[in-house]
Order: sequence, then C-alpha cells, then structure tokens
Amino acid sequence: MTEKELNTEQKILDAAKEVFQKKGMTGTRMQEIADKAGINKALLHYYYRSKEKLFRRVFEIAFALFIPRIKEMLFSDKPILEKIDYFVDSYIELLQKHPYIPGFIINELNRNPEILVDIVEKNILIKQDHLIDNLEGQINQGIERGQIKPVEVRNLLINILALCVFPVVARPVVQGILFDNDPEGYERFLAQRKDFVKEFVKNAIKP
Amino acid sequence: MTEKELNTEQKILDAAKEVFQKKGMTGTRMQEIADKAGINKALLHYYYRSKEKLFRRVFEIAFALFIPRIKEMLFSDKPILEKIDYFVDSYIELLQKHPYIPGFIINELNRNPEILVDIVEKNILIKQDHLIDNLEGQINQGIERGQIKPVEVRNLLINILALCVFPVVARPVVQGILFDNDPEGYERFLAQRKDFVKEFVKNAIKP
DNA sequence: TCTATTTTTGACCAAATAGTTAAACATATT
DNA sequence: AATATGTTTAACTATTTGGTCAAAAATAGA
Repeated sequence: MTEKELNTEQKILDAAKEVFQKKGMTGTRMQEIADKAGINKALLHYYYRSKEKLFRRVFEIAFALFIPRIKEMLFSDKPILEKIDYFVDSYIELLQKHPYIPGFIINELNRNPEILVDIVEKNILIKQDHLIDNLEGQINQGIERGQIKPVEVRNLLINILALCVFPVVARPVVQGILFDNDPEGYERFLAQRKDFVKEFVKNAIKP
Repeated sequence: MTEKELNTEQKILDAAKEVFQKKGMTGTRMQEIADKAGINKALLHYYYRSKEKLFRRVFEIAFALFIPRIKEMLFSDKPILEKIDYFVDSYIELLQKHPYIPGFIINELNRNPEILVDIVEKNILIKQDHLIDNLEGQINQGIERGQIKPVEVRNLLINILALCVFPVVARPVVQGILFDNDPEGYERFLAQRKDFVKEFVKNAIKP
C-alpha cells in the first residue's frame, strides 16, 4: 500500500542519508543502511536499484538543502549590507542544523566532479548564465552610494561562504588543536561566531 | 641494498600519497597503489605491513607539511599586521602546491577523529597548552597601540585560515557554479586572491 | 665461487560486498 | 473466499579486496 510503501522508502532514505553523509560513498556499506533502516538488504534494491542510485538521491537532496539561501543571496533585492547580515545568520543556522552535509558535498565532488554537472543540468536556478549579475548590481550601487568600498563580487561571496562553512567543515582539526577537543567549548564558540562574522565582513568592506 | 630499498620504499610512498590523497582511505585500493608504483602488491605489505599503516604514514606526512606555517603564525614575533601578510602569502602558496591535502585531511579526520589524537601525541608543538598565548599577546599589543580593533584570537585565526583554505577545498563546487567550470579562469582567480584576502582581513580589523 | 641474506613475485586465501532470485507474506479487489 | 498485486525475506552468487606464503631472483659477504 502507498502508506506503507512511503514509510519504508522513507526509512531507507533516512538511513542512507545518515550513513552516506557520515562515511561517504566509498566508506558506506549497503548492509549498514539496511540495518539502520531495520529491513532486509534486498529491499534496498527493490526501492532504489543500486548503491549509486541511492547515493545520488541522497546527494541531490543534501545539495538542494543549501540552494535556497544562496539563491536569496543572489536574487533578493535587499540592500547589500542588510543582505550580508541576513545571509550569514540564516546560513550559519542551517549549517548548525546539518553539520555533516557541507563536508559530504565537498568530499564527494572532489572524488567525482561529474556529479555536479548532472545536478546543474537538472537545476535551472544554477544553470542560468549571469548568476551574479543582480548581486553585482547591488554591490555597485552600494559602492556608488559610498556605503561600501569597491569590491569584486565573487571574492566577496566566496569570503562570506568561507567564513560560514569552514568552522563546520574543519571542525575536527580546529576543535582538536585550538579547543583541546572540547565539544561543548566548540559549540559555544560556534554560537558566538555569527555576530563576529557579520561584523568582520562589514568592516572589511566599509569605505 | 639500501640504495634500492629506499628507492622502492619511496616509490611506494609517492604512489600511496597520490592515490590516498585523491580517493581517501576507503576509496583507495592497494592494487592501484602497487600499479602506480610499478611493483607487485605483495611488496606493499613487505615494506608497510597493512593498508592502515601505509595510510597513517601518508596522513602524517601530509599533516606535517602544514604545521610549520601555523607554527610561525603562532610563535614568531613579527608585529601582527606584518604577520598576517606573511602568513596569507605563504599559506596560499603552500595550498597551491598541495591542493589535495587540505580536503584529504578534513575528510579523513571527519571519518575518524581519533587519528588527530595520535598525531598530537607525537607532535610536541601542538601538544602544549597555551598554544595561542603568544599570538594573543601580539594582538593585544596591536590593540593597545591602536593599530587594530579589539578582536578575539581564535576567531581571527580561524577566519584567516578559512579565507585561505576554503577556495581550494571547495574548488569543485565554486568553480562549477561561479566559474562555469573553467579551470584556467579559476586558476587566475586564485592567483589574484592573495592580495584580496590580505586587504580584506586587515580592513576587517582596522580600528 | 659458494653461501647467506634481502628483495620481488605469482599464486593463493578468506572475508567482505553489491547485487539477484525464488519463494513467503501481506494487502487490496472482486 | 478467491485471486491478483505488491512487499519482504532468506539464501545465494560473482566479484573485489586486503593480506599471506613459498619460491624465485637479486645482492652481499666469505
């Protein structure tokens, strides 16, 4: 029945997310996913035909989760300084909710960059040219009005992303070396960082 | 003979570096390393006893490569602003020479954070407490002298690292989406970034 | 040159792993 | 109740994989 089918299908997908995102494509065993979902291994192949197919599904869902905020950053028409505040706040919040995903995406795309080609193909949002034109316009407006100093769009965008993503992705190293491997201490650090990042970026581009 | 032994041992290590750093521990096959080294698979086990041991060796060497610059950043006694310039320059240069290593380290530590414990144990440099005391002192000095605004050491340090490392680690995503998958374009972008990052950081902490 | 030691190899093994199949089970339809 | 359809399982297969071993080849020492 549809009710039950969706349940099992969803249970599999949830289990697959958990294992794939933590151990990566090559580090994941189908048996572990089956165990975590509480079902037989053959059922995995009944719903998703192969490991690769299941993996793609998980990857696409994970990737899509981080698209909307980027899209807002690029296309919404808040003034630039306001936009930075909003983006940093909501992106760091999202990252705290899904800390494994960025590392997962980065790692898997490094292993096989082709995955992105397929995704871009499916996603009209990021397929279009002139992706950054709108944001660039807003930045230029800010410059003309003397609100910020001249700054190249992509450099700025990447810097903001870097400041948000890096502490989550490199957590084991940073927590291990600079925080004496204390998870609670690192958690407090992350919570406090939102404001630091916002001020850091805005100061950096202040005229 | 020692001459030949070192040669084979080194050939294996070089091949192992290449494969492990690109495909990760779980994605690597011993056979592939043997092929790349041009030797029999059994020889791998003759020189390094197991996949795990060979992997550890590769990981430790890769990790150690990125220690000295961090050490300089923490312990040398240049004034803070000068130090930032020097660190960003030399770190980005190092990253361009070894673009696969940071992603490799981040990924493997995510898979198994225990690795870092062993490494810290072996490395007196990063084992010591009060790692950041010296840098903190220099920052406080800069603040007192009115050269920079008040800023928390770890936040600043992590921001600098983030700005250097992220564009290399997340290259497939960023190049794919913001640079139309053009490697040369991205290469030019990276080359030009050194100066942008230095100015960005120094502006961010300007009083 | 003869012998001992080290290096290298091909053949092999046991365990793990993605995927298959045929049958059992459950559910809906009539 | 009988049948058809969809779901789940246990058992199995073929292949891959890390690792071993005994013998061959190369090298060193006498």
